Amino acid sequence: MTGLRERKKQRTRDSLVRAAHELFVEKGYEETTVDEIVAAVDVSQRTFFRYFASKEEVALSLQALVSERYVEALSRRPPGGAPVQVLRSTLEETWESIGEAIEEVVPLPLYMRMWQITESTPALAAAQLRHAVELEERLTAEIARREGLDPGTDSRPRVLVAAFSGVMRAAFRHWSLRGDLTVSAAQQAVESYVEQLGPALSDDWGGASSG
Amino acid sequence: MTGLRERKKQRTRDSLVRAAHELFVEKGYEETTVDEIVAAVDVSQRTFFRYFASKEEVALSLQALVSERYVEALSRRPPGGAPVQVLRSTLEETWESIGEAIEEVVPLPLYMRMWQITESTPALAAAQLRHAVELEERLTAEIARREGLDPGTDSRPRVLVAAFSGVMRAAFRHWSLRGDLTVSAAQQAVESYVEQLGPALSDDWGGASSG
DNA sequence: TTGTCAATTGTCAGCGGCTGTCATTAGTGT
DNA sequence: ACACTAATGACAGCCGCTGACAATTGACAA
Repeated sequence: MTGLRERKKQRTRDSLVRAAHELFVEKGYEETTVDEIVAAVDVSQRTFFRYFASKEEVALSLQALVSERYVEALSRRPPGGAPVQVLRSTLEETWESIGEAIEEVVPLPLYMRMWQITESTPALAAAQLRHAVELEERLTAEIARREGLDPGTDSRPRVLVAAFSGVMRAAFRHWSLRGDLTVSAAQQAVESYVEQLGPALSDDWGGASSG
Repeated sequence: MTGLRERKKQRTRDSLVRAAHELFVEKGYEETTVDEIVAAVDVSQRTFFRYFASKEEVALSLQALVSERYVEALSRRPPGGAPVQVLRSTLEETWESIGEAIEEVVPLPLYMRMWQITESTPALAAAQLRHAVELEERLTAEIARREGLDPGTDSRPRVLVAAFSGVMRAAFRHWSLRGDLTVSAAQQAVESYVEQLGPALSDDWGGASSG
């Protein structure tokens, strides 16, 4: 296993993430000072900025973990199947393991209340979106690889991922701001949105609701 | 017409936007300080922050103008037509008038080089994305209104706009980072991406390229 | 024209995020 | 036990941004 030094670093990092999340949820992101976070963990401010490039980065560190897991799961999937469906089923597959990974750092309910704060804090929402774009790049590359396409000449992977991600973000946003904060509610929101991707793009919206 | 006071304010604001754009393009966004911008226009730093809530806001002030025009154009469009097509044709319709509006503040080539900087500067890219989300909200509301739907119960407008916006952003990004910086090249990039929205979501990608 | 009022601007002080630098502390391998 | 290196702390300082108050400047009526 790893040495004491490494373990200690991991513990410090996790403590910072946890303390930050607790403070953010308790008193809001902007109202929380880096000094307060480091006071809670009893390290210097300088140490904080050695672990995280910015205050935003702590707030989004768990989202980064989630993205990481999703990309890994996608790249491990066997070839075959329509690209849209692969994106969908990879998602269905990973909910649980991702939840477990998060709980190793902070309790799941805390993470979910943090989602709300992220969505409603402009600076955080912006940073999150930027990360989402980086994620899109990786997903695009992965889809292209699976289909044996060159993303430079064939833009279908990029377009698909852009559309899919856009819809996913809308679903998460809807969930975090108006749904109940459970995993299954999030799952449901995402699924119902993705299912409407096709109908929404069709030329005939008819009269019937699809909400 | 308006009084001298108002005209003076407008001039100050435009000068700040223009000086900022020139400096950003010349030496980069992060490398430019607000003090340098205000020095170029000869106003106090405090005045700058009375016109713009943040340094980011000057950098994105022209994008805000563009969004404004697009929403207006959309809301002025007569009813009828498939929602996707309405979004597309509104775009085609507005290229020119938007270009003219921009040129009243800064030369078009300067604006376009600024696009590049925006895309390649993380902080700006993030802020731009946040504005894009706000724009999506307005477009969603507008589409729902046109179709006589309640966005609370029918999520098709939201899903459509999310997908459309995602693809548009991907197109602009592609253009600004790899295309030539002309209006027509931007138009072309957007059109070719949007055209592939349908095919990209289809279950059969076949073998033929569509790039 | 002059005087009054309100809007705009400048000055100054100060907070909070973030970084460079250098001394200090604390694991690691011999 | 001893050197070596990685991690931390302490300190100074830049920059974005804000509140408060005084000074300036356009608007409008007497």
